[in-house]
Amino acid sequence: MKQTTSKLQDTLLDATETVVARQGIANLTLDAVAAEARMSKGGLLHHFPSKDRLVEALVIRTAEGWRSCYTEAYERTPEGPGRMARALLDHCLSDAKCWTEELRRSSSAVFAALAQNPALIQPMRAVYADLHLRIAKDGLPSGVAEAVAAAIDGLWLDWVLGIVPLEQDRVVRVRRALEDMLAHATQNRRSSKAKSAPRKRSGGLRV
Amino acid sequence: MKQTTSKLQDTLLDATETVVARQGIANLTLDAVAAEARMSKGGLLHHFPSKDRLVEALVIRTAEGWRSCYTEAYERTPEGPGRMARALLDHCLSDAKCWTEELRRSSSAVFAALAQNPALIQPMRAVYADLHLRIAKDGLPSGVAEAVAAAIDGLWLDWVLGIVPLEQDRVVRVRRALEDMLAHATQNRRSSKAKSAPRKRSGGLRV
DNA sequence: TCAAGCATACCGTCCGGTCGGTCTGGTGTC
DNA sequence: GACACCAGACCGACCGGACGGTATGCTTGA
Repeated sequence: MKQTTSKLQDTLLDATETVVARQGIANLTLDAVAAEARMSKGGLLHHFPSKDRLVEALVIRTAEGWRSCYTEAYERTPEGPGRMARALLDHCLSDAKCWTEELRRSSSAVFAALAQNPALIQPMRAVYADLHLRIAKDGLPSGVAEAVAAAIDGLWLDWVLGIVPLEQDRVVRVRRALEDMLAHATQNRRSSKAKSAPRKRSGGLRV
Repeated sequence: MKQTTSKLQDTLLDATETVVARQGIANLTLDAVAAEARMSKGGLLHHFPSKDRLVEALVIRTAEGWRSCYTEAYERTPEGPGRMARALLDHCLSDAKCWTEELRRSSSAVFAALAQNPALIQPMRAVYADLHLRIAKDGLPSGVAEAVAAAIDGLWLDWVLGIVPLEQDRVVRVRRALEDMLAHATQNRRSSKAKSAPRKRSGGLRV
Protein backbone atom coordinates (compact mmCIF):
# COMPACT_ATOMS: atom_id res chain seq x y z
CA MET A 1 0.00 0.00 0.00
CA LYS A 2 2.68 2.45 0.96
CA GLN A 3 4.48 2.82 -2.29
CA THR A 4 7.85 4.39 -2.64
CA THR A 5 7.41 7.74 -4.29
CA SER A 6 10.58 9.16 -5.67
CA LYS A 7 11.41 12.81 -5.47
CA LEU A 8 10.42 13.28 -9.05
CA GLN A 9 7.19 11.42 -8.70
CA ASP A 10 6.37 13.66 -5.79
CA THR A 11 6.93 16.64 -7.99
CA LEU A 12 4.56 15.22 -10.56
CA LEU A 13 1.94 14.57 -7.93
CA ASP A 14 2.32 18.13 -6.70
CA ALA A 15 1.79 19.32 -10.22
CA THR A 16 -1.32 17.20 -10.43
CA GLU A 17 -2.72 18.77 -7.30
CA THR A 18 -1.96 22.18 -8.64
CA VAL A 19 -3.79 21.54 -11.86
CA VAL A 20 -6.78 20.15 -10.05
CA ALA A 21 -6.82 23.08 -7.69
CA ARG A 22 -6.66 25.56 -10.50
CA GLN A 23 -8.85 24.01 -13.13
CA GLY A 24 -10.89 21.35 -11.47
CA ILE A 25 -10.50 17.67 -12.02
CA ALA A 26 -12.64 17.83 -15.10
CA ASN A 27 -9.77 19.63 -16.76
CA LEU A 28 -7.07 17.43 -15.38
CA THR A 29 -5.23 16.27 -18.46
CA LEU A 30 -1.91 14.62 -18.85
CA ASP A 31 -0.78 17.52 -20.99
CA ALA A 32 -1.68 19.98 -18.26
CA VAL A 33 0.15 18.02 -15.58
CA ALA A 34 3.18 17.62 -17.75
CA ALA A 35 3.23 21.30 -18.55
CA GLU A 36 2.84 22.21 -14.91
CA ALA A 37 5.77 19.98 -14.04
CA ARG A 38 7.72 21.29 -17.02
CA MET A 39 7.96 17.88 -18.52
CA SER A 40 6.61 16.26 -21.63
CA LYS A 41 3.61 14.00 -21.63
CA GLY A 42 5.86 11.16 -22.59
CA GLY A 43 8.02 11.83 -19.60
CA LEU A 44 5.04 11.90 -17.33
CA LEU A 45 3.77 8.63 -18.69
CA HIS A 46 7.17 7.19 -18.16
CA HIS A 47 6.71 7.60 -14.41
CA PHE A 48 3.02 6.82 -14.18
CA PRO A 49 1.83 4.31 -16.73
CA SER A 50 -1.63 5.81 -16.98
CA LYS A 51 -3.74 8.68 -15.80
CA ASP A 52 -5.62 6.38 -13.47
CA ARG A 53 -2.41 5.34 -11.80
CA LEU A 54 -1.37 8.93 -11.42
CA VAL A 55 -4.57 9.85 -9.63
CA GLU A 56 -4.45 6.72 -7.56
CA ALA A 57 -0.95 7.56 -6.41
CA LEU A 58 -2.16 10.99 -5.46
CA VAL A 59 -4.91 9.57 -3.29
CA ILE A 60 -2.61 7.10 -1.64
CA ARG A 61 -0.05 9.72 -0.86
CA THR A 62 -2.65 11.91 0.78
CA ALA A 63 -4.20 9.05 2.71
CA GLU A 64 -0.86 8.03 4.09
CA GLY A 65 -0.19 11.62 5.00
CA TRP A 66 -3.33 11.69 7.07
CA ARG A 67 -2.50 8.44 8.73
CA SER A 68 0.92 9.54 9.85
CA CYS A 69 -0.57 12.84 10.88
CA TYR A 70 -3.03 11.49 13.39
CA THR A 71 -0.72 8.71 14.42
CA GLU A 72 1.85 11.24 15.47
CA ALA A 73 -0.77 13.28 17.25
CA TYR A 74 -1.80 10.16 19.12
CA GLU A 75 1.75 9.39 20.15
CA ARG A 76 2.19 12.90 21.43
CA THR A 77 -0.92 12.75 23.57
CA PRO A 78 -0.68 11.58 27.20
CA GLU A 79 -2.22 8.23 27.92
CA GLY A 80 -5.57 7.86 29.61
CA PRO A 81 -9.21 7.62 28.63
CA GLY A 82 -10.16 9.60 25.58
CA ARG A 83 -6.64 9.67 24.30
CA MET A 84 -7.56 9.56 20.63
CA ALA A 85 -10.29 12.13 21.08
CA ARG A 86 -7.89 14.44 22.87
CA ALA A 87 -5.31 13.92 20.20
CA LEU A 88 -7.77 14.91 17.52
CA LEU A 89 -8.90 17.96 19.42
CA ASP A 90 -5.40 19.12 20.16
CA HIS A 91 -4.07 18.49 16.74
CA CYS A 92 -6.92 19.42 14.43
CA LEU A 93 -8.64 22.13 16.38
CA SER A 94 -5.77 23.98 17.96
CA ASP A 95 -4.95 27.29 16.39
CA ALA A 96 -5.68 25.94 12.95
CA LYS A 97 -2.02 25.28 12.46
CA CYS A 98 -2.95 22.10 10.71
CA TRP A 99 -5.50 23.73 8.41
CA THR A 100 -2.92 24.75 5.91
CA GLU A 101 -3.61 25.76 2.37
CA GLU A 102 -1.53 22.80 1.31
CA LEU A 103 -3.81 20.39 3.13
CA ARG A 104 -6.81 22.05 1.62
CA ARG A 105 -5.44 21.59 -1.84
CA SER A 106 -4.57 17.98 -1.42
CA SER A 107 -7.84 17.21 0.32
CA SER A 108 -9.90 18.84 -2.30
CA ALA A 109 -7.96 17.08 -5.01
CA VAL A 110 -8.63 13.79 -3.30
CA PHE A 111 -12.29 14.60 -3.07
CA ALA A 112 -12.40 15.27 -6.74
CA ALA A 113 -10.55 12.08 -7.44
CA LEU A 114 -13.01 10.11 -5.38
CA ALA A 115 -15.88 11.64 -7.22
CA GLN A 116 -14.27 10.70 -10.47
CA ASN A 117 -13.41 7.16 -9.53
CA PRO A 118 -15.26 5.70 -6.55
CA ALA A 119 -12.87 2.78 -6.35
CA LEU A 120 -10.26 5.09 -4.91
CA ILE A 121 -12.14 5.05 -1.65
CA GLN A 122 -10.16 1.97 -0.78
CA PRO A 123 -7.01 3.64 0.60
CA MET A 124 -9.16 6.10 2.50
CA ARG A 125 -11.16 3.31 4.02
CA ALA A 126 -8.05 1.66 5.29
CA VAL A 127 -6.92 4.80 7.03
CA TYR A 128 -10.31 5.44 8.52
CA ALA A 129 -10.67 1.90 9.72
CA ASP A 130 -7.43 2.32 11.57
CA LEU A 131 -8.57 5.56 13.11
CA HIS A 132 -11.92 4.18 14.18
CA LEU A 133 -10.23 1.27 15.79
CA ARG A 134 -8.35 3.60 18.07
CA ILE A 135 -11.52 5.51 18.73
CA ALA A 136 -13.41 2.39 19.62
CA LYS A 137 -11.04 1.54 22.43
CA ASP A 138 -10.78 5.07 23.63
CA GLY A 139 -11.94 4.16 27.11
CA LEU A 140 -14.92 6.47 27.16
CA PRO A 141 -18.60 6.00 26.39
CA SER A 142 -17.85 5.32 22.77
CA GLY A 143 -20.22 7.83 21.31
CA VAL A 144 -18.15 10.65 22.74
CA ALA A 145 -14.97 10.04 20.82
CA GLU A 146 -16.98 9.21 17.77
CA ALA A 147 -18.83 12.48 18.06
CA VAL A 148 -15.57 14.35 18.33
CA ALA A 149 -14.21 12.68 15.25
CA ALA A 150 -17.40 13.26 13.35
CA ALA A 151 -17.52 16.91 14.28
CA ILE A 152 -13.99 17.42 13.10
CA ASP A 153 -14.82 15.67 9.87
CA GLY A 154 -17.75 17.99 9.50
CA LEU A 155 -15.73 21.14 10.01
CA TRP A 156 -13.19 19.79 7.66
CA LEU A 157 -15.80 19.15 5.02
CA ASP A 158 -17.14 22.68 5.20
CA TRP A 159 -13.67 23.98 4.89
CA VAL A 160 -12.48 21.83 2.04
CA LEU A 161 -15.56 22.33 -0.06
CA GLY A 162 -15.60 26.00 0.75
CA ILE A 163 -19.21 25.85 1.84
CA VAL A 164 -18.47 27.97 4.84
CA PRO A 165 -15.40 30.17 5.11
CA LEU A 166 -13.01 29.06 7.81
CA GLU A 167 -13.63 31.20 10.83
CA GLN A 168 -11.09 30.83 13.54
CA ASP A 169 -13.73 31.71 16.11
CA ARG A 170 -16.02 29.00 14.99
CA VAL A 171 -13.31 26.40 15.34
CA VAL A 172 -12.57 27.62 18.84
CA ARG A 173 -16.22 27.55 19.83
CA VAL A 174 -16.72 24.05 18.57
CA ARG A 175 -13.55 22.97 20.24
CA ARG A 176 -14.74 24.24 23.58
CA ALA A 177 -18.06 22.51 23.25
CA LEU A 178 -16.34 19.26 22.44
CA GLU A 179 -13.84 19.64 25.24
CA ASP A 180 -16.66 20.16 27.68
CA MET A 181 -18.34 17.06 26.40
CA LEU A 182 -15.15 15.11 26.81
CA ALA A 183 -14.60 16.45 30.29
CA HIS A 184 -18.07 15.51 31.38
CA ALA A 185 -17.76 12.07 29.96
CA THR A 186 -14.47 11.53 31.71
CA GLN A 187 -15.92 12.79 34.94
CA ASN A 188 -19.00 10.59 34.76
CA ARG A 189 -16.86 7.63 34.00
CA ARG A 190 -14.82 8.36 37.08
CA SER A 191 -17.70 9.02 39.47
CA SER A 192 -19.86 6.10 38.47
CA LYS A 193 -18.75 2.91 36.87
CA ALA A 194 -22.41 2.01 36.64
CA LYS A 195 -24.37 2.19 33.41
CA SER A 196 -24.76 5.81 32.44
CA ALA A 197 -27.58 7.61 34.19
CA PRO A 198 -31.09 6.62 33.17
CA ARG A 199 -31.94 8.56 30.11
CA LYS A 200 -35.08 9.44 28.37
CA ARG A 201 -36.16 7.26 25.50
CA SER A 202 -34.17 8.05 22.44
CA GLY A 203 -37.18 9.55 20.77
CA GLY A 204 -36.99 12.53 22.93
CA LEU A 205 -34.89 15.13 24.57
CA ARG A 206 -37.54 17.74 24.95
CA VAL A 207 -36.24 20.68 26.91
CA MET B 1 -32.68 30.19 -7.76
CA LYS B 2 -35.62 27.89 -7.26
CA GLN B 3 -36.38 26.89 -10.77
CA THR B 4 -39.51 25.15 -11.86
CA THR B 5 -38.69 21.58 -12.69
CA SER B 6 -41.30 19.84 -14.71
CA LYS B 7 -42.21 16.23 -14.19
CA LEU B 8 -40.19 15.18 -17.16
CA GLN B 9 -37.19 17.22 -16.16
CA ASP B 10 -37.31 15.52 -12.82
CA THR B 11 -37.20 12.19 -14.56
CA LEU B 12 -34.15 13.30 -16.49
CA LEU B 13 -32.46 14.47 -13.32
CA ASP B 14 -33.23 11.14 -11.72
CA ALA B 15 -31.64 9.44 -14.65
CA THR B 16 -28.61 11.63 -14.25
CA GLU B 17 -28.27 10.63 -10.63
CA THR B 18 -28.59 7.01 -11.56
CA VAL B 19 -25.84 7.24 -14.12
CA VAL B 20 -23.55 9.02 -11.72
CA ALA B 21 -24.26 6.51 -9.01
CA ARG B 22 -23.54 3.62 -11.31
CA GLN B 23 -20.59 4.84 -13.31
CA GLY B 24 -19.17 7.85 -11.56
CA ILE B 25 -19.39 11.35 -12.82
CA ALA B 26 -16.41 10.85 -15.06
CA ASN B 27 -18.64 8.66 -17.17
CA LEU B 28 -21.62 10.92 -17.03
CA THR B 29 -22.37 11.53 -20.67
CA LEU B 30 -25.40 12.93 -22.36
CA ASP B 31 -25.78 9.68 -24.22
CA ALA B 32 -25.80 7.71 -20.99
CA VAL B 33 -28.38 9.95 -19.38
CA ALA B 34 -30.57 9.88 -22.43
CA ALA B 35 -30.37 6.12 -22.60
CA GLU B 36 -31.16 5.79 -18.91
CA ALA B 37 -34.22 7.98 -19.36
CA ARG B 38 -35.14 6.11 -22.53
CA MET B 39 -34.89 9.22 -24.58
CA SER B 40 -32.62 10.43 -27.33
CA LYS B 41 -29.79 12.81 -26.75
CA GLY B 42 -31.61 15.38 -28.81
CA GLY B 43 -34.63 15.06 -26.57
CA LEU B 44 -32.49 15.50 -23.51
CA LEU B 45 -30.85 18.59 -24.92
CA HIS B 46 -34.25 19.91 -25.71
CA HIS B 47 -34.95 20.13 -22.00
CA PHE B 48 -31.52 21.09 -20.77
CA PRO B 49 -29.58 23.22 -23.20
CA SER B 50 -26.22 21.87 -22.13
CA LYS B 51 -24.60 19.35 -19.90
CA ASP B 52 -23.53 22.06 -17.51
CA ARG B 53 -27.08 23.20 -17.10
CA LEU B 54 -28.20 19.68 -16.48
CA VAL B 55 -25.73 19.18 -13.68
CA GLU B 56 -26.46 22.59 -12.27
CA ALA B 57 -30.15 21.78 -12.13
CA LEU B 58 -29.31 18.59 -10.33
CA VAL B 59 -27.35 20.41 -7.68
CA ILE B 60 -30.02 23.04 -7.21
CA ARG B 61 -32.72 20.46 -6.85
CA THR B 62 -30.77 18.63 -4.19
CA ALA B 63 -29.84 21.80 -2.34
CA GLU B 64 -33.43 22.92 -2.21
CA GLY B 65 -34.40 19.49 -1.02
CA TRP B 66 -32.03 19.82 1.90
CA ARG B 67 -33.27 23.25 2.70
CA SER B 68 -36.89 22.25 2.89
CA CYS B 69 -35.84 19.16 4.79
CA TYR B 70 -34.24 20.95 7.72
CA THR B 71 -36.69 23.79 7.55
CA GLU B 72 -39.53 21.38 8.13
CA ALA B 73 -37.62 19.70 10.90
CA TYR B 74 -37.14 23.08 12.50
CA GLU B 75 -40.82 23.93 12.28
CA ARG B 76 -41.73 20.62 13.85
CA THR B 77 -39.41 21.19 16.80
CA PRO B 78 -40.73 22.87 19.96
CA GLU B 79 -39.41 26.34 20.63
CA GLY B 80 -36.72 27.03 23.19
CA PRO B 81 -32.96 27.22 23.34
CA GLY B 82 -31.16 24.82 21.07
CA ARG B 83 -34.12 24.49 18.78
CA MET B 84 -32.13 24.06 15.61
CA ALA B 85 -29.73 21.64 17.25
CA ARG B 86 -32.61 19.56 18.54
CA ALA B 87 -34.24 19.64 15.15
CA LEU B 88 -31.09 18.31 13.54
CA LEU B 89 -30.67 15.61 16.14
CA ASP B 90 -34.25 14.50 15.92
CA HIS B 91 -34.44 14.56 12.21
CA CYS B 92 -31.05 13.37 11.06
CA LEU B 93 -30.08 11.03 13.83
CA SER B 94 -33.33 9.37 14.73
CA ASP B 95 -33.70 5.85 13.49
CA ALA B 96 -31.91 6.65 10.29
CA LYS B 97 -35.22 7.15 8.60
CA CYS B 98 -33.71 10.04 6.76
CA TRP B 99 -30.63 8.15 5.63
CA THR B 100 -32.32 6.73 2.64
CA GLU B 101 -30.59 5.23 -0.31
CA GLU B 102 -32.17 7.92 -2.41
CA LEU B 103 -30.53 10.65 -0.35
CA ARG B 104 -27.25 8.89 -0.58
CA ARG B 105 -27.46 8.77 -4.32
CA SER B 106 -28.38 12.37 -4.75
CA SER B 107 -25.80 13.50 -2.23
CA SER B 108 -23.04 11.58 -3.81
CA ALA B 109 -24.03 12.87 -7.21
CA VAL B 110 -23.88 16.39 -5.90
CA PHE B 111 -20.47 15.73 -4.44
CA ALA B 112 -19.25 14.54 -7.76
CA ALA B 113 -20.75 17.54 -9.46
CA LEU B 114 -19.02 19.89 -7.05
CA ALA B 115 -15.74 18.20 -7.66
CA GLN B 116 -16.25 18.58 -11.35
CA ASN B 117 -17.33 22.18 -11.30
CA PRO B 118 -16.48 24.14 -8.16
CA ALA B 119 -18.78 26.98 -9.16
CA LEU B 120 -21.73 24.79 -8.24
CA ILE B 121 -20.91 25.38 -4.61
CA GLN B 122 -23.02 28.49 -4.86
CA PRO B 123 -26.44 26.92 -4.27
CA MET B 124 -25.00 24.85 -1.46
CA ARG B 125 -23.50 27.87 0.16
CA ALA B 126 -26.82 29.62 0.16
CA VAL B 127 -28.47 26.72 1.91
CA TYR B 128 -25.71 26.40 4.46
CA ALA B 129 -25.68 30.11 5.16
CA ASP B 130 -29.33 29.86 5.97
CA LEU B 131 -28.77 26.91 8.26
CA HIS B 132 -25.88 28.53 10.08
CA LEU B 133 -27.94 31.61 10.64
CA ARG B 134 -30.46 29.59 12.55
CA ILE B 135 -27.69 27.88 14.42
CA ALA B 136 -26.08 31.16 15.39
CA LYS B 137 -29.19 32.35 17.18
CA ASP B 138 -29.90 29.05 18.74
CA GLY B 139 -29.83 30.48 22.23
CA LEU B 140 -27.06 28.25 23.54
CA PRO B 141 -23.32 28.71 23.90
CA SER B 142 -22.88 28.87 20.17
CA GLY B 143 -20.25 26.19 19.89
CA VAL B 144 -22.72 23.57 21.01
CA ALA B 145 -25.16 23.81 18.14
CA GLU B 146 -22.28 24.22 15.77
CA ALA B 147 -20.69 21.09 17.10
CA VAL B 148 -23.91 19.18 16.63
CA ALA B 149 -24.23 20.35 13.06
CA ALA B 150 -20.60 19.57 12.35
CA ALA B 151 -20.87 16.10 13.82
CA ILE B 152 -23.88 15.34 11.69
CA ASP B 153 -22.05 16.60 8.66
CA GLY B 154 -19.19 14.32 9.54
CA LEU B 155 -21.35 11.24 9.89
CA TRP B 156 -23.03 12.17 6.70
CA LEU B 157 -19.72 12.48 4.92
CA ASP B 158 -18.56 9.06 6.04
CA TRP B 159 -21.81 7.62 4.87
CA VAL B 160 -22.03 9.33 1.50
CA LEU B 161 -18.47 8.59 0.54
CA GLY B 162 -18.77 5.08 1.86
CA ILE B 163 -15.68 5.48 3.98
CA VAL B 164 -17.35 3.78 6.88
CA PRO B 165 -20.39 1.58 6.49
CA LEU B 166 -23.46 3.01 8.13
CA GLU B 167 -23.85 1.36 11.50
CA GLN B 168 -27.08 2.07 13.22
CA ASP B 169 -25.36 1.64 16.55
CA ARG B 170 -22.78 4.22 15.80
CA VAL B 171 -25.41 6.77 14.92
CA VAL B 172 -27.22 6.06 18.16
CA ARG B 173 -24.06 6.37 20.22
CA VAL B 174 -23.11 9.66 18.66
CA ARG B 175 -26.63 10.90 19.07
CA ARG B 176 -26.55 10.17 22.78
CA ALA B 177 -23.26 11.93 23.24
CA LEU B 178 -24.56 14.97 21.45
CA GLU B 179 -27.80 14.92 23.37
CA ASP B 180 -25.89 14.86 26.60
CA MET B 181 -23.82 17.78 25.47
CA LEU B 182 -26.95 19.68 24.57
CA ALA B 183 -28.59 18.85 27.85
CA HIS B 184 -25.60 20.03 29.85
CA ALA B 185 -25.38 23.22 27.87
CA THR B 186 -29.03 23.93 28.39
CA GLN B 187 -28.69 23.19 32.08
CA ASN B 188 -25.67 25.44 32.54
CA ARG B 189 -27.38 28.21 30.72
CA ARG B 190 -30.32 27.88 33.04
CA SER B 191 -28.36 27.73 36.28
CA SER B 192 -25.91 30.49 35.53
CA LYS B 193 -26.37 33.37 33.17
CA ALA B 194 -22.79 34.27 33.92
CA LYS B 195 -19.96 33.56 31.52
CA SER B 196 -19.47 29.83 31.31
CA ALA B 197 -17.47 28.39 34.16
CA PRO B 198 -13.78 29.26 34.25
CA ARG B 199 -12.03 26.90 31.97
CA LYS B 200 -8.52 25.80 31.50
CA ARG B 201 -6.54 27.53 28.80
CA SER B 202 -7.46 26.19 25.42
CA GLY B 203 -4.13 24.48 25.11
CA GLY B 204 -5.12 21.89 27.50
CA LEU B 205 -7.69 19.50 28.76
CA ARG B 206 -5.38 17.04 30.31
CA VAL B 207 -7.25 14.38 32.17
C1' DT C 1 -50.75 24.76 -40.16
C1' DC C 2 -47.86 25.65 -36.78
C1' DA C 3 -45.28 24.84 -32.82
C1' DA C 4 -43.53 21.87 -29.43
C1' DG C 5 -41.46 17.52 -28.53
C1' DC C 6 -38.39 14.43 -29.92
C1' DA C 7 -35.20 11.48 -33.07
C1' DT C 8 -31.13 10.77 -36.11
C1' DA C 9 -27.09 11.84 -38.31
C1' DC C 10 -23.16 14.12 -38.13
C1' DC C 11 -19.20 17.32 -37.02
C1' DG C 12 -15.23 19.11 -34.55
C1' DT C 13 -12.60 18.90 -30.68
C1' DC C 14 -10.24 17.04 -27.14
C1' DC C 15 -7.55 13.77 -24.79
C1' DG C 16 -5.51 9.31 -23.35
C1' DG C 17 -2.31 6.42 -24.76
C1' DT C 18 1.26 4.54 -28.33
C1' DC C 19 5.50 4.51 -30.43
C1' DG C 20 9.66 5.56 -32.57
C1' DG C 21 13.22 8.24 -31.54
C1' DT C 22 17.04 11.21 -28.93
C1' DC C 23 19.98 12.21 -25.13
C1' DT C 24 22.67 11.14 -21.07
C1' DG C 25 25.37 8.70 -17.95
C1' DG C 26 27.30 4.45 -16.53
C1' DT C 27 30.02 0.19 -17.41
C1' DG C 28 32.93 -2.94 -19.28
C1' DT C 29 36.98 -3.87 -22.58
C1' DC C 30 41.13 -3.09 -24.74
C1' DG D 1 42.01 7.12 -21.94
C1' DA D 2 39.18 5.74 -25.82
C1' DC D 3 35.70 3.31 -27.49
C1' DA D 4 31.57 0.51 -27.89
C1' DC D 5 27.54 -0.64 -25.78
C1' DC D 6 23.49 -0.29 -23.16
C1' DA D 7 19.69 1.08 -20.22
C1' DG D 8 16.82 4.20 -18.64
C1' DA D 9 14.94 8.96 -18.86
C1' DC D 10 12.53 11.73 -21.63
C1' DC D 11 10.45 13.80 -25.92
C1' DG D 12 6.68 14.83 -29.14
C1' DA D 13 4.11 13.55 -33.23
C1' DC D 14 0.39 10.94 -34.03
C1' DC D 15 -3.90 8.01 -33.77
C1' DG D 16 -8.39 6.59 -32.55
C1' DG D 17 -12.25 6.93 -29.95
C1' DA D 18 -15.38 9.41 -27.17
C1' DC D 19 -18.32 13.07 -26.38
C1' DG D 20 -20.63 17.70 -26.47
C1' DG D 21 -23.18 20.08 -29.32
C1' DT D 22 -25.70 21.25 -33.95
C1' DA D 23 -28.57 20.78 -37.80
C1' DT D 24 -32.33 18.88 -39.69
C1' DG D 25 -36.34 16.39 -40.11
C1' DC D 26 -40.35 13.67 -38.45
C1' DT D 27 -44.58 13.29 -35.59
C1' DT D 28 -48.40 14.65 -32.94
C1' DG D 29 -51.82 17.47 -31.05
C1' DA D 30 -54.24 21.90 -30.82
